[in-house]
Amino acid sequence: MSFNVKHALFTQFARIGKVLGNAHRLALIEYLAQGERSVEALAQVAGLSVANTSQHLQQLRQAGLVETRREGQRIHYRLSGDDVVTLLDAMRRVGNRHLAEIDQLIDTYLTTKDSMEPVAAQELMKRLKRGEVTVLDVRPEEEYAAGHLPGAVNIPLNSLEKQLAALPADREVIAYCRGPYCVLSYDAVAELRRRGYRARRLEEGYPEWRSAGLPVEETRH
Amino acid sequence: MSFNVKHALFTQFARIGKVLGNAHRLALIEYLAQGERSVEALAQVAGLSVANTSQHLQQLRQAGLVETRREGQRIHYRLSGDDVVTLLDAMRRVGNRHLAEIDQLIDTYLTTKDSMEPVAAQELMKRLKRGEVTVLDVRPEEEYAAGHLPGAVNIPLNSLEKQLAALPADREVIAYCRGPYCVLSYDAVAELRRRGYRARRLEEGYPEWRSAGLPVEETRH
DNA sequence: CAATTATTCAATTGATTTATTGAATACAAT
DNA sequence: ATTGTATTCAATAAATCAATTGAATAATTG
Repeated sequence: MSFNVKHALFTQFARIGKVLGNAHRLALIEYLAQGERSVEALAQVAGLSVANTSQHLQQLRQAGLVETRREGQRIHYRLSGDDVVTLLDAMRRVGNRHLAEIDQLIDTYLTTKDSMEPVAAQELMKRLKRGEVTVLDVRPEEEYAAGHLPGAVNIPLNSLEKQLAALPADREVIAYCRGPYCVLSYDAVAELRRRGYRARRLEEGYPEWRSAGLPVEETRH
Repeated sequence: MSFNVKHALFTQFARIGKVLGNAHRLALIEYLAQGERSVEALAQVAGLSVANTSQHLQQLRQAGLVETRREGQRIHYRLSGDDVVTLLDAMRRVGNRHLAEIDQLIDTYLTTKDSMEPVAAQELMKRLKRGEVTVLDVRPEEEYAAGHLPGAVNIPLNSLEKQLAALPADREVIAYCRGPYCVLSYDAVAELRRRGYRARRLEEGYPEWRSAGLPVEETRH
């Protein structure tokens, strides 16, 4: 008996693994980590057909990773809890540490690791308290509104050039976006440095910050 | 470009998910979390053919979750780091919280949750310091020797009946084994209670304790 | 060097997964 | 009621995965 129960349990856990075993679904989870999204919105941002996206989302739902809410004719998907972000983060850590391919991709394409020296969450928290830095959220407005780091200024990447005035030139800027592999913050830092700012990235993104239990702010409309 | 890099990264991470998407491989990881094992030993305990086991292990290796070491004609596999245990733990948490099927399996087969009231690692640590409890490791001798909780007494489950004398009858016994779903400790607690002991399970097993950074002891031969 | 043991490799078969397509729901607006 | 929109369902073809089998390596022993 005990063997079969154990196998049955592992089979259930394997459902979660299986569902994490597809790049598109991981991308969908990353978008959902920013907040609720409709199927169409997810399809667009993930570059998939709506039907295909719907099917991936249903698999995520059956594995207990996402939940749904109907609003009129739209169905909004959301992560079923912060523990899902934690799970993805654990996967990311293992990948970073043990898969050479990942190291190489980051090294080659996301500008060089060293020159960017990302700031760790704990460190940023300290410096925030001392008021030493300007925190810059380069995600789209809606995502910022749904939740952001305390005191963060929101300038979406594509309007960064126009709104540079909003950033004090004498303090270091720490930029963040959707997650550790979101390119928005990489681009923002590159742009800011070209303009003469001292700028660095936050090592992770908003979802990781939040799921680590660090303080966040929401913009009530 | 940024889309492709992102997709390439997610494809790499998906390799990890994919490899976690099979019950047999999860079982192999659980055994490996106890320590190094040869292919044959793993095959036997997992109930798989050697060739099949070898193939699963190679998939785990390609995904960076395990490493190998040759010793004579044997090849020993081991987890590539404690972060792998952490990853599995994150998966377990999500499954417990969001998959009704898992709840049901545990409820139905692993005796009732409530009457067993497992002890959390943090709580045990406190009570250990005060010397209030006897910690009982019911895993096989070799696994105990490779590492165990501080001050734990080792009585493998099948000799528990004979060696009951080694346990003080007036203190609560906290039993643990390989992991949260390992049945050894469930059986041990049931047996001890039949004998009139106050006994409970540790919520998780040795690997989780260790990867949480709590103190461990090794038996040098 | 021949025989033995532990592991891996290669080929095969059946099962599962992915993306596509077009049809089916389910709600909303006219 | 009719039309339109968002999502899901069902059927399919191509790709991938799992387990089995028997042969191939690689180290060990006599």
